[in-house]
Amino acid sequence: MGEDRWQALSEEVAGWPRGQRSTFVTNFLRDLIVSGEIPPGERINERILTERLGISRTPLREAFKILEGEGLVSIRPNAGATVVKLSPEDVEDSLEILIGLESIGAERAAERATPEMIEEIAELDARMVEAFERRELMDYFHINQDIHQKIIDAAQNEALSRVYSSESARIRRFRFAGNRDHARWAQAVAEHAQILEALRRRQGPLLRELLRAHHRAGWKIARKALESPEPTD
Amino acid sequence: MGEDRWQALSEEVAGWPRGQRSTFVTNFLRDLIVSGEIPPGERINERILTERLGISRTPLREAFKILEGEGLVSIRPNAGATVVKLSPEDVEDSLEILIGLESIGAERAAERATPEMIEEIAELDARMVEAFERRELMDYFHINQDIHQKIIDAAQNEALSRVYSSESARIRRFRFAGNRDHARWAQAVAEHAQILEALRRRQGPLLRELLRAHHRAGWKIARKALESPEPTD
DNA sequence: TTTAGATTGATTGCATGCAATAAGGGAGGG
DNA sequence: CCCTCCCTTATTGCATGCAATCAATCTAAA
Repeated sequence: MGEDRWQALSEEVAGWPRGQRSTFVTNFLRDLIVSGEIPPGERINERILTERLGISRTPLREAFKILEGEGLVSIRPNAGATVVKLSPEDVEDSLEILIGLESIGAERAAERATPEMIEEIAELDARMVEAFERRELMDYFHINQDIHQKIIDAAQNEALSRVYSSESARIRRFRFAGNRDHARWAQAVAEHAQILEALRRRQGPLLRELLRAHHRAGWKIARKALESPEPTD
Repeated sequence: MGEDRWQALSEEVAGWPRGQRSTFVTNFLRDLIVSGEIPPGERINERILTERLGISRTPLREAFKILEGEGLVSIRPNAGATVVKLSPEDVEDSLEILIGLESIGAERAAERATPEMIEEIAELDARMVEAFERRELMDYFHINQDIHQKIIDAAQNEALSRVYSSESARIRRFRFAGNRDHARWAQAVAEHAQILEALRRRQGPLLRELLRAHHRAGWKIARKALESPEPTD
């Protein structure tokens, strides 16, 4: 279960500054969960993790509470923290929320985005196209996430950014499957070009609809991929 | 700062079962914050609270982390937890999200709500009308919150219920001001009758628009009330 | 053989102690 | 008189210890 990765980071964590240990552990654990390295349903043992990370149980338990709030783990009294299992229906539920949030964000972003913000997104888009051409799926995926978050951020609604980021992380790993299909991947890149164009022209309603269609199409493929047996990580 | 209330609850908390202390403290603190009993910007002293509540600092600090995730407090390293200050713009931002979430919820609720759920909401509505006729603003307000949450719950989207509940709590106390205006209060009751009717007839789009208008009108009054000096609590 | 009960080991929940840090106040210099 | 620096004290961040609880294994009886 990726114990190597835990080991690799122990010294780094040990030197982490006072006052941010729980924050760091939270980010670290979130990565392990959303990447699937700790599989859904698995119980997270406090002692093992604290030994691996070289910290005490206190900040780790604080991290559990934060992740519980994000819907990533579930804590049962006296039975510890387990990684939440999400069914395709759960993912679809979250996706429905994400689409709704992006609809709000799209219209506001079209109104409020500064030229600098749009330029930043354009640069990300260019880098994403490069990643696509090099067939670097992982790079592509991360830049893609970044673009969507940046569009939301451009709406300049702090609460929206916070909620979107949290819900997005929750189902991140499930949406990854959406790009395994090469035809869909190419299509997604093309859609992103349209999305950028709509943002540049500040066409809010168009942007909203493009994003909505983009997500629905991606999920349609991802869902199919998830329902057929998954290749092991 | 409502220290009486803290004192009043200390024995209750002390007897709280193992495994739920941090949960209870979280709910307790959230109430104090959303009700405004701990004013925005105020630093929350760990020692004082633990003494009042008869618990140790560990579960209290876990509660801080949870509330930070909900956007209710802000934790700065070595400087403790302070209640987040929200400007009218912040509230409006959150309200925009809430309206978006309710729009999603409304359409789904119209499709998926069971007759029992609708009946439950109808009963709440009846109780709310009673509270209105008795001019019991606090009762009214709580039942009102309950109705909106139950409509969301009727959409049977767990993630939606979670996010909505959290965002709703964040700005609860600001929306309270919306009902100080008596004409608006009466209007709100009438709107709720329409909302219930639309749900009963499962008219999703209508329900969505009614809710949207309902919130916007309420906020318009609340905002005006908040911008004029507030009577002290 | 199966199952109920007891017992032991592991694990969690919480309280507490210690070190690090920040806030506040006083002394000294400008 | 004000500003700056240092020192004291309060407070936080984290590690650790203890008690409660759970889980797994073993025993014994049906």
